[in-house]
Amino acid sequence: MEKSVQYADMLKQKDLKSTPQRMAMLGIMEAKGHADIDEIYQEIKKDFVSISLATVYKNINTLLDAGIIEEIKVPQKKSKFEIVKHKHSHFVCEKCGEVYDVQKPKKLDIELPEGFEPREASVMIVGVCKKCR
Amino acid sequence: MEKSVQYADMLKQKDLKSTPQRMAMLGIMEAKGHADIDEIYQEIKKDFVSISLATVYKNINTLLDAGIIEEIKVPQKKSKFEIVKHKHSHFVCEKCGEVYDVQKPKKLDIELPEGFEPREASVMIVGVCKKCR
DNA sequence: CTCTATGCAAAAACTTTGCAGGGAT
DNA sequence: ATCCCTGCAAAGTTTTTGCATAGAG
Repeated sequence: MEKSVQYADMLKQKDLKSTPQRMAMLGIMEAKGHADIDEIYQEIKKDFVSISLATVYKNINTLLDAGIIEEIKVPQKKSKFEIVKHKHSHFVCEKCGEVYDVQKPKKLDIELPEGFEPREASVMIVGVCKKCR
Repeated sequence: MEKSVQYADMLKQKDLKSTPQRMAMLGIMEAKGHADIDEIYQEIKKDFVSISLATVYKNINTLLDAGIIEEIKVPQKKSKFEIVKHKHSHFVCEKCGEVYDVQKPKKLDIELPEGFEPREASVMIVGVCKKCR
């Protein structure tokens, strides 16, 4: 199935309209893997010259609420957004700030005090990426 | 050794002055474990009525640069700051936003593509804390 | 005494909101 | 045709900066 059809379906499931701007934003996140607000805005302006930054913000929030994308908060850096996919971990390059997907650990052995209910865990590895070495 | 002496030493090592405001900020982070900017500001105002929010920001950045404190970016919530201590993981309550320290995993088996140099890993567990159940 | 840190005010950066018109279903 | 979405402008929020003075070493 084509990506654009998938996106349209995901949006429809949440009663959201498949506007060209939304499709473009999803396409950019798909292509880049991880993008911050400004990257999305700069990129989408190439096709939608008069798009408003406010629209980008509104759609990011709408897509977050719908669970179609998620925010990755990176220490000392701007947040990146990505399309929700099967669970994985993130590698953040401390030099260039790029985020990479890496496999998630098979098993996490952390003992929690009683009374604490884990729902999910995320692992972030900080280091230097191949390009920056 | 007393905490305040420890703080003074850490500051001196980085050629930073031990001002009452800095000592108070470190004391607040020590006491709370994890505090966000506003919590620190509200708390410190009790003792330093005329302290400026700008001073809090400046000191947070100074302490971050010195490696004395670190920032914990929490999904959907404001960043929290804590005094750097031995490595551990974080549990974030998705209801109240509170951050708790938990033991870190003994071993993290993630295979990175070659060329990627990990420096450190952080684990964040999201769930519901004891109080909020 | 020297030079950094503070407090204040202003500016910059970032994000949200209200509203009128346009476009997707 | 309806109602959501967009673009614009303005407002709100958060963070940084410049400068004069205070105060730590």
